[in-house]
Amino acid sequence: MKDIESLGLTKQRRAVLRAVRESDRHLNANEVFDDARQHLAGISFATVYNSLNYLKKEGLIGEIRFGTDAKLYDRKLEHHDHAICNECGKLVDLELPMPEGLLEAAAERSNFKAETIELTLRGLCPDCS
Amino acid sequence: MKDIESLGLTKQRRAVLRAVRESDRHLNANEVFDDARQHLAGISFATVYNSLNYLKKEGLIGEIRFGTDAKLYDRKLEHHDHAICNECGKLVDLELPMPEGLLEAAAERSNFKAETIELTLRGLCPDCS
DNA sequence: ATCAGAATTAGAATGATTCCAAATAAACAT
DNA sequence: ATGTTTATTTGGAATCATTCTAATTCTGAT
Repeated sequence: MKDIESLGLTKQRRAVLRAVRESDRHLNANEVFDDARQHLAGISFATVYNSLNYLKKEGLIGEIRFGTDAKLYDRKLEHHDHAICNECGKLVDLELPMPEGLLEAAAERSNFKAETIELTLRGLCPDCS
Repeated sequence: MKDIESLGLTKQRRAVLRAVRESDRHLNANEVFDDARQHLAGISFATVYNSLNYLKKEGLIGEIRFGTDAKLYDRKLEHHDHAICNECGKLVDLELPMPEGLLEAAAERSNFKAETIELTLRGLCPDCS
């Protein structure tokens, strides 16, 4: 991940980054587009996608993909887990302590070189239960 | 989940179920279609999708969705976890002991009514590392 | 046989995302 | 400053997975 200053972000990319950063929810590409448009009227859909991919590559935003068909973008970069509602599809962030030895156990059984382990709780959100 | 016998599966649905059951990999809808065609020449794409959704609803097959854009279907129904390769996208099943109290901790922090918790290891598969 | 409801079919439609080729803008050397 | 390369943006077309639709076929009960 590079220093944000050194990237010399274009105004389009700044508008996209701002949209993701200023939301406390997870946004999909369409929502990012709508928000970015309010600050930069002419920005195109293709550029929003390009920018999201670019910002993800540079480590400035996070990308999540489950539960729904569309990818969601997240201002949070640190490791965190998620809970998904089986009824309405709502996705919320979750801070969980990583159980001791879990990463190692998973790596060993899969023969994968582990990078991260994610936990996803599936159930019913407060509204749906 | 109903008794499989009592469902009176149509030959199309049996062909789809067979395709999923006889593979030791996770198949996407396209692969299921190809396989089902070999046993039931005229089956249509729409029916494969309908059948996959039906079989999933009845609890005869499992559905997973991450890492790639397409859903994957799985003969395994019992709870299990996954490992995904960050390089090539390969997805493998993983049996992990569920750490004591994790489900409860996650439910408590999210205020969700917990049903299941899934663990996903991300890293490099043996071929890519 | 007849009717109703369920399942299947082919193809059109949708939605998310990527690709493409042309237009702009920025960066860089002369 | 001027021309040249390089990166970025743009709009629209293309793609891919999936769902919808409307017509047809099958099944099973009367």
